[in-house]
This record gives sequence, structure tokens and C-alpha cells, in this order.
Amino acid sequence: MSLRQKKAEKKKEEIIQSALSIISEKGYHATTMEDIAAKLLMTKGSVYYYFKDKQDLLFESQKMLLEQSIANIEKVVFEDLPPVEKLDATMIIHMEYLISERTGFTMGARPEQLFAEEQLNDILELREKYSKYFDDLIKQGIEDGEFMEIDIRLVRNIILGAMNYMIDWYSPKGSKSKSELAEAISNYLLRILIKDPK
Amino acid sequence: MSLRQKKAEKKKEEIIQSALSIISEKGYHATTMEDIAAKLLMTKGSVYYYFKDKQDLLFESQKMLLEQSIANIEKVVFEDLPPVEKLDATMIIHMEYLISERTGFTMGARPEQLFAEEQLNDILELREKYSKYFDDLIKQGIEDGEFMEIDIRLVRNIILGAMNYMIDWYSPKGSKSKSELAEAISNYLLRILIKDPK
Amino acid sequence: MSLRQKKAEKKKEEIIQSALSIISEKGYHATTMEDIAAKLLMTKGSVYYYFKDKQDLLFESQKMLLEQSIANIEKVVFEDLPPVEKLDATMIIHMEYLISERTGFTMGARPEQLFAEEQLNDILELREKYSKYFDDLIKQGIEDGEFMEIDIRLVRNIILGAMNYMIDWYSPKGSKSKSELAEAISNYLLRILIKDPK
Amino acid sequence: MSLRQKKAEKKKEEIIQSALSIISEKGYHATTMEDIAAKLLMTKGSVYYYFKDKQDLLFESQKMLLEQSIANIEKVVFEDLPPVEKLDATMIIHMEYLISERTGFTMGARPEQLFAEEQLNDILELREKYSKYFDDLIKQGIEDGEFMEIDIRLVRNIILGAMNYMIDWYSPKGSKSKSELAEAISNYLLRILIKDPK
DNA sequence: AATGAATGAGGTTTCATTCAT
DNA sequence: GATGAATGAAACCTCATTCAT
Repeated sequence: MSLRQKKAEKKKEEIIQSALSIISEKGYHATTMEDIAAKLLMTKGSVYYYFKDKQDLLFESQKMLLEQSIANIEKVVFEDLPPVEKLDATMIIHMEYLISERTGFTMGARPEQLFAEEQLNDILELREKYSKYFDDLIKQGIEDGEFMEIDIRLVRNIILGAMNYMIDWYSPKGSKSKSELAEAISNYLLRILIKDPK
Repeated sequence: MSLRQKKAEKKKEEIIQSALSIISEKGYHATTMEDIAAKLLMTKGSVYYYFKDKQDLLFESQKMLLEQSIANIEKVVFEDLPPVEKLDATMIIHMEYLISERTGFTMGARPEQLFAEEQLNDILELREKYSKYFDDLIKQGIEDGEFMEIDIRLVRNIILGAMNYMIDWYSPKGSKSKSELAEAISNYLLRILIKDPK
Repeated sequence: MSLRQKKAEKKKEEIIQSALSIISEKGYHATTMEDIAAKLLMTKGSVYYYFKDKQDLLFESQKMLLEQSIANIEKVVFEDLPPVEKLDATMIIHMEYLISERTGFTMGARPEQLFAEEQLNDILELREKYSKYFDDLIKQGIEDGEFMEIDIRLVRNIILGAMNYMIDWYSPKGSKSKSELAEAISNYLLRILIKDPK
Repeated sequence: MSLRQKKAEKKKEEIIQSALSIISEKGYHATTMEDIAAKLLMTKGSVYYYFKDKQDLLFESQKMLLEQSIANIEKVVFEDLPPVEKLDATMIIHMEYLISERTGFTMGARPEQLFAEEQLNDILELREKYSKYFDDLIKQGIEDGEFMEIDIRLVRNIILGAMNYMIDWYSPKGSKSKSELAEAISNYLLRILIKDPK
């Protein structure tokens, strides 16, 4: 990739970051192209140089967010660790990413409302892939005899829901730090799975 | 209340129901007054007879939703039941209400973004009241020795998060019915609390 | 139709007239919704109350123009006159309409560029219908032995082209009046057809 | 002219050709600098190296088109031929040029709308010059006794209108070739003029 | 010479809101 | 009470134009 292309790529990422943070704060529809541009001291026009339309920017943002999240947990998922520790680590990574980026997976509307056709497919597939890592970790734990025989999909949704909700209530002013909270939540959630919790 | 007032009150509720269901589907900003009116075969002009503005309608809707939800779980909370069963019943009621109304507590944006001043206070207080019922149930369970000593607020948020997430993934086409799911989830979540799960 | 509907219908026609005259002056793309509204002392917003979008307004305008033109020449076409006189009258009507409305059939772009699918079909069919009246008149003249055996479609296009071009060069300041011009042109064009011109 | 200048001149012509064909297809306002550049695998930035602005490009294009057209018919006009044949040949050249370049003299708007001052004058003069050749041919025919005494300007406009309309209806898929059509049309139009048509 | 990037003016469109009837 | 009509602010988006490289 040429220097130019690299620069352009970097700019796109900057815009995406800006978009993600504002969308996660206000929701998709309340976020204006002006908002996104202004945060980067750009004009709307420039944003349109990089993205076809708002829809496109949303899609690219959502895609990047999911891809980063996937890359993020893959760091742990492929390590050689016992299932419990692995799931624990994965959950913690998920929550810390969530909080530090202040960026949830939600956009203030169902994906079905925001995307159509191929775009929707792409997003759903990435979500699927992400979820599957959790499912696999749970499954492994069951096979290893450490987890109980539970409804994998259901429990995975419980876990994701509990974690993602953090973005709604977390405040840096609280008595517990981000990490402490993540660890605590992870521990509580593991109790659903572990055969013989202490 | 005169007959006229009663009629007006009924109409207001109808509008609120319409608003709630569409907002929960599309998010606040994507929902137009037109949408809300059209669902009731009204014109948007009429809606303004009953509500000062969109903001007002949103506020009243959210308030009613929370008040109904509170009334809803109060049916169980004040019964004479052991804590485990009570919490179990409360969670199930919460989830069934969620699904049957297809109406989450989220509006596609943070309450802080949508409300200001007094309105915000009212809403936060109602949320607080709702949450407190869960906190109290948990506390009672701990005092009775049935639940472990856990961080009440944290676990309550885990529970609410896990339950509310249902609206994102629940589909009536699934193999389990709404009730079966609610029961299963409730059971899983109780494992976080119960001292000696079977 | 209720009084209200009638009024609305009248308003739509007003807007269409405004649109037609400006579009015929400036071309479709150079004509702004603002222009159209301003000419009627309305705001853009109001225009959108009556027409879905600019495209829609263009389509309705073009349709009305063609329908009016058709109705216009039908007044003569169905009369009981010898072919030569009939064609003569029809051409004159065509030209006088053109000039008095200062509204050509052209919109500054090919219909294929402006319309798609059904809309395009509708427009082309109306054009076809209009052309066919000319073709029929010519055909009748040939059958009656008054016109020569010529390529009907070709000659019809010559006639239409020659007439429509008027809008490009006609000026009220010229030495001949609108009617005189129309008659003169009609006479010249008939020479192409008539077997034995004096 | 230096080699460099020649190259630049050639590039300008390429751009003009591109502009002409797109403008004649879409109309001036719907044609973007991007369109024009893209057709030549250039970027719009480059076009600005050769032309001051869009206006300028339009003017140069229109000027070149008219100059070429004039040079085009001058090939015949100055030949030594009887008036009828000369006018016939001129018309045919006009039509063939029109079709082969797929470029009419119209730009989707009146020249008065697009040009101002000097530019407008230049264009109108060239148009005038072009028209005058037709007028002169007709006049010659009248003086030679081959054409009837008609309103020269009027008939010239009929002829131009009929010919230029071709671009609206001509399709290469038709049963007659471009040349056959041009000849047929020319013949029909001559009937308006010739004293004693066979 | 050429181009990628940026800009801003202006156009289209949406929608909460108002109001006369 | 209800509604059709109108409005204007604000959003999205396009594109001619400029400019540093």
C-alpha cells in the first residue's frame, strides 16, 4: 500500500472512531454527519469524500467494531488455558474493551432496521462469529466436565446481555475500578456454568 | 372524572401504547409523530391535542411503562413467599412483560440524552424504584441465608442486563416458548445467588 | 369529490403549472423546488405536502402536459373534416398551445434519463398516443388520395420536430403574430404531404 | 505552436469531445465535471488545468461544435452545384454529423440561461452564421427560380427543427440506416421549397 | 501536468409543530 | 376534538472549485 493509501486508510479509521463514539452515545439517528465531522475538525463534505453516505459510514463502523472485537478476544481464545480461565479472560477482555471504547454493539436501533441485504448479512455473520467463540468456550468447558450441561445458546445470551448492560450503568466515579468490576461480573457469571462453585 | 375526561384518558393511553411499541422497535429519533398516529388511524395533528410535543409524549410513555412495570412486579413482591421463589417469579414476570409488550426500557438513547431536569429525575426515580425491588428481594434472600453474600447492585445489574437482552434475540419461532425461556433464564440467573444449587 | 379534495386538486395543478413553466424555461436540473414554490409564494415544505419528491412532481407535470395536449387535439381530431383541413387544424392547435403555455415537451433531458420503469412507460405511452393521432391523420389523407404515399412515421417526426422547434426561436416581438406563424408553418409542412400543392 | 502546446491542444479537444457527448446525453446541469473526467480516465482536478471552470468548458465546447459544424457544411456550400443539390447535400451533412457525434446543438437549456455577455454573443453569432448558410442556399434557389417565394427565415427554422429532432427519435436499430434517413428527410423537406416537385 | 483531498454553497428531503376551519 | 394544510429548521447529500504536493 502506498503512503497515500495508508494516510487515507488512517483518515477513514479516524472518522470511524469518531462515528462510533458519537453513535454509541446518542444513537444512530440522533447522530448527524456534522457531529461526526466537527469532532474531527472536518467539514461534512470531507466525510463524504471517504464514505458514500451515512449508511455506508455506519456499516463500515459497525464492521470494524465487530472485527476489532473478534481480533480482541482471539488473543485469548487460541491460548492454551483451561476452559474456565479462558472464558473468564474472554469475558474480561470483552468488558474492558466495551468500557474503554465507550462503544457498545448497539446503535440505538435493531440491525434489521439499519441495514439491508448484504450489509445486514455481513453484520449478522460477524456477530455470529463473535458469539460462536463464546459458545465454543462453553462447549469445551462442558466436554471437559468443568461446566454443567446447560443450554449453550441461552447461557451465552445471558452472559452477553449481562456484560453489555454495563455500558448503561457503568460510571468511572464508582467505588470499583473498571477491572475490578469486570472480574467480579465474570466471577458471578461463571457461577451459572461451573459445576462446583466454591 | 367526567366521562369526557375518561375518554380522553383512554385515548392518551392508546397513543402511548402506539408510541411505546414503535419507539421500542425503531428508537426514539427514528420514530415520527406520523408513525405513531398512523398506527392508530389518526393524523398527527390529533396527537398534539393530547400531548404538548414529542418530548412530552415520550416522557409520559416512559413514565407509564415504568409505572406499569412496577405495578406488575408488585403483584408478586408483596406476596408471602420464600425469597428464591419470589425473585424467580419477579424475573419471570419481568421477562414475560418485556416480550409480550415487545417493549424494552431502552429508547435508542440514554435517558440523559432525552430528558432534562425534572423529567429526567422522575424517570430515574422510577427506574430506581424498580431496581430497588430487585435489590430488596436479593437482600432478603441473603438475610434468610439462602443467597450468598454478593454485591447486590452488581448482581442486580447482571440480572437486569441478561433479562433485557432478550428483546434483542428473542424470536417467537424458536424451539422454546416465551414462558419456557423465561423460566430457564431465571433458573440460570438464580445460580449466581443461591448458596447451594442442586 | 369533496370541496377539500377539489381545493387540494387545484393546488396540485397550480404547482404543476408553476413547475412546467420553470422547467420548460430552465430545464429540469436547473429548476429548484425553491424556484417552483417561490413562484407561488409557497415554501418548499408545502410543495412536499402535495408531491412525494421532485421526481414525482416532474412525472405528474409531464403526464398532465401530455394529457392536456391529447385532450387539446382531440377536439379537432374527432371532428368531421377533410384530412387536409384536419391535419392543418391539429398542427395549429399544437403550436398555439406550445407558445401560449411557453411549455415544450422537452425537459432538458431525455425521458430515459429522468424516468424509470413504470413512470417511463406511462410517459412513452402518452407520447405514443399523441403521435398516433398525427399518424392517423396522415394515413387518412393518404387513403383519401389527398396525400402522397410517404413514410408516415418519418414525416410525422419531421412535422413534430419543426413545430416544437418554435419554442426555441419564437419571440412575441416578431413581425408575425403567433397565429400567423402557426398557419404559415402548417401550410409549409402540408406541402410535404399534399399531392398537388398549388 | 510548440510540441507542448500541441499536446495541450489535443487534450483540450479530447475533454471537449467528452463534455459534448455527455452534455448532449444528460443536459448541462446533470453533467458533472466528474462525469466528463471519468470518461477520459482523468480526475476532475486535471480538467481544471485545461479549463477555467465548467462554464468555460461549456463555452469552448459549444464554440468548437459550432465551428466544426460550420466548417463541415462549408465543404459543400462553396462547391459549384445547383441550389437544390447543394441544399440537399448540406442537410444531409448536417444530419449525419448530428447522429454520428450524437451531439445536438441543444444543451438542455436556452443559451440565454447558460451564457452571458460576450460568450452569449459569440455563440449567437456562430449560430447566426450557421443559419445564414441555409438562408443563403434557400435565397439562391429562389433567385434561380427553382424554389418558391417563401419566408426564408421561417422555412429555415422548419428545416433545422425537423433535422435536429432526429436526435430525439433516431435509433440505430431502426430499419433504415442513418444515411437513408438523412436522404429521405432531406427529400421531404425539399418539397416545401421546390416549385414543381415530381 | 496531474491528482488526492478538502471545502462550502446550495439543493433535496424530512418532520416536529402550528393553526384555521 | 379532529384534521388538512402550511411552515421552517435542520438533516442529508452533491458538486464545482481550490490547492498542496
